[in-house]
Amino acid sequence: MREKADSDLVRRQNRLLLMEALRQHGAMARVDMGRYTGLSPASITSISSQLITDGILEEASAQQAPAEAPLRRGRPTTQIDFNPKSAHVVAVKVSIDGLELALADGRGAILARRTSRTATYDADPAAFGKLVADEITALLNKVRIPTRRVARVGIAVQGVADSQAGTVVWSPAFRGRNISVSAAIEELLGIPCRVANDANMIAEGLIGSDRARYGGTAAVVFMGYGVGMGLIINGQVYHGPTGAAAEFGHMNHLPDGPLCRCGRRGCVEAYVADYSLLRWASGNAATQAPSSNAIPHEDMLALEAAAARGEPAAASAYAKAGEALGFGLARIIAILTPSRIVLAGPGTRAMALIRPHLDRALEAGVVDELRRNVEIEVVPIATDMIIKGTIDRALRHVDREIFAHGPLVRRARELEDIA
Amino acid sequence: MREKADSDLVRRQNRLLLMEALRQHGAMARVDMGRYTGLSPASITSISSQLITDGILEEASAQQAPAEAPLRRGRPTTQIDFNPKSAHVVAVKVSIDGLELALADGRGAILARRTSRTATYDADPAAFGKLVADEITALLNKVRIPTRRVARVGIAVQGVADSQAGTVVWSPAFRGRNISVSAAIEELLGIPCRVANDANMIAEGLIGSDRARYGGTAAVVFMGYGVGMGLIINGQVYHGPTGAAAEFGHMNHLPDGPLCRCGRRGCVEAYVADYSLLRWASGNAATQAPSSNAIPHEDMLALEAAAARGEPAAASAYAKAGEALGFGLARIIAILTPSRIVLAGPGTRAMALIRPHLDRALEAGVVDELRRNVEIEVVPIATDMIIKGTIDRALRHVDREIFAHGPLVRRARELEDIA
DNA sequence: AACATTTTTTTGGACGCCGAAATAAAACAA
DNA sequence: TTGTTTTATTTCGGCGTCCAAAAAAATGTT
Repeated sequence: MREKADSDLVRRQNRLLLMEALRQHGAMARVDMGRYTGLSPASITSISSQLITDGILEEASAQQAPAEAPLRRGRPTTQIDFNPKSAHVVAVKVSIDGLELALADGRGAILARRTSRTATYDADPAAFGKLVADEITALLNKVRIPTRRVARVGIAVQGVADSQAGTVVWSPAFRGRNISVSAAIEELLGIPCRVANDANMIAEGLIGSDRARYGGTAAVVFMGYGVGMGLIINGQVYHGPTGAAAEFGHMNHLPDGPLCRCGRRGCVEAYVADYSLLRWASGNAATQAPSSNAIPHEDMLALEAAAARGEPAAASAYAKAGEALGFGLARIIAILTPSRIVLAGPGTRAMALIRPHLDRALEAGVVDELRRNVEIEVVPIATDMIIKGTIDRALRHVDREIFAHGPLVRRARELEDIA
Repeated sequence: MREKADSDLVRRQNRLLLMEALRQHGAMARVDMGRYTGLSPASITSISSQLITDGILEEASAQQAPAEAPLRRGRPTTQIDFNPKSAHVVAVKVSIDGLELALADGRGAILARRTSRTATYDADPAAFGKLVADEITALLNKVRIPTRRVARVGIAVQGVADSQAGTVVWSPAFRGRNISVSAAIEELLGIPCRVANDANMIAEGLIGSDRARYGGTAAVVFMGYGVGMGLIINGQVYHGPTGAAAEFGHMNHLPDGPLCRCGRRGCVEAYVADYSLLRWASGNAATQAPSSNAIPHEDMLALEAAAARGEPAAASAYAKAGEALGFGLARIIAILTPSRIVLAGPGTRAMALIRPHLDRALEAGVVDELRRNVEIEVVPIATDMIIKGTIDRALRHVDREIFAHGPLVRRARELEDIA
């Protein structure tokens, strides 16, 4: 309860309410909006017609809901949806071996993609921002969308992001630290830009795909080349004071455990990530330093096969991983009592091997009362979830920060009054 | 953004805004309220005069601000504050060896106290609610306040509370589980009642005492007969989906560690709580079951003295505690990156013995970048902080749920309209 | 063609905020 | 003492947004 309430707030809040309804349900008739938001028909008419004048929404042309409508009596509804041209957003995913970009329209539909293979690890920290900006320009040229039509850029990286400073504080994808990204994009392209953690973006994507399921309090674990976590608290992805995500991968499991990429010992990642599993299986986990290279997909498949076959070294690697994961989650449960834990990412392919050890550790690690209220689910992750989440987040931000305020005309008038 | 906005919301929000300003600053003049809330003088007049009519606020009589006012020019201000009679609240703190009660007026000033020694541990679970209700009645009789003048009861317990169900799910203070408390008080006395975790109430009290300092994201650790944690996230005390607190004390530190009162092994509490320290010092931690009795104050003082003297067994107990606490906090930092960690409670008396080991563990347990942004502070806890926090929380709840809505007259009119 | 039904728009009234002007209550100055 | 200045508070008229009720629109049914 910080903000003063006046008619301005009322307008913003209700515009946003209506836009959120549309984001979740897709196109709707005015009557449905009323039912959904609790606003009266009169208000819905007023608000929606303003949003249409502003170019944010549009009435659907006559080719919608063909067999769906059972030829009801009365005046037929007119569906309303976002105007695809209302705003565009760009999502960028940064990995060790390259960039992945996508351009989406105002409805979240992807218009164009672009992938570029660049060894980011040794990239010049000073030049990285420009590199991303150039890639965005190339993406836009593909479909001839002018830069000014893009309202926002979202960038997802592994590791610790500082979204306020717009930098990558530390990431396994880079050798350097505190790499500035947002600044270059805002200066070169003039588009507001936000850096975020990739696991947080998966969480964002899940909320967007099923709010009823993921809208409460949940922990989303990403397992693969690294281990990340997105925390959903009261329906919102948690970004700490600095904007960093939950660094579950670098939460300590055992003091003096195996070496992790972050330089500490015994992190969860040092048991669960791809490189850690290989290291355990090769038998020299205690001494071997983690590799900073991308790990070939085939190596992991081979390891899984070996463990499934019952080879002791491979099986024991997954046992260690399950135990570390289980105790790690037990600690999360003790602190936050989420009602749901989602395990996602390529690492979940081996879940059958991991699960028994995970369950045993959970049982040993947390009071029954707390454990019973948690539902653990494994999501066969769409690889695109990070991109989808980044787009969702960018669009919601545009809704809140730009569209909710009302047309420029009205805001301009306020400014004139001051002069 | 869930709630529809209309003039009703505007009124509630701004009434609340003004009340929150008063709760933080104490009595204020109308001008100051305007500055503080951002509302115009006209609105302040309107809102405050309604709150005064409602009996919630009152103008100060003429004996305020004696030497403080430097005899300024112009019309003098009239201070406004809560009407002490606007509502009363009762706070109850449950310990192993008894109950502690306090009655506060609408300004949060304590009018009466009462302590009763009851061995709660073996109390009849079915009768416990009635016992508390009787104690509350006795407290009210002391100052002849009728029951109906009490707007709310808050109950603080160690362990896991389910504030929605109004029960104590599990607590070291009770042998039984799922002990119902709220129901009896609401039925016998007719007062809304809320059960909460004691560490959460300390956090609540800290926020009330210095919002600038504790209003962001912080973890408050209570060390003593047990180990608890209150989590402040974005200025609000975090209550999980079920209303339980952060059970830091029962977060696992080491698999297969010493036995804890919760029945698991290796919990942080099994290293840090009073009984754990004694157990380590006596040398048989691995086998000895935790005691369920209250531990005499003198025993702890003796142990601290022995450790300070350098006796190896005692010193090593504090070393183990420091390490467990350090790794536990490192895990919290990795997940939530709080900007502040507060160590509080009687256990902090021995901080000089604990601190070096705590710091070493922190260094080993979390990436430098994250650790550097955390400020760790030790608060010589006012023993009353739990009571204060419980009162604060109850009053804020009354502000939000009752006072913000407006006078009964107005609400009654709405109801009539329906009929 | 008249009626029924459902959706959407229009109209008029209420509420709460705000700016500007008026009023109140003091200190200061002559 | 009386007027002037200063600061705090209240009053008044206007504005924006919501809502309920009535009207209009657009279609099916008889």
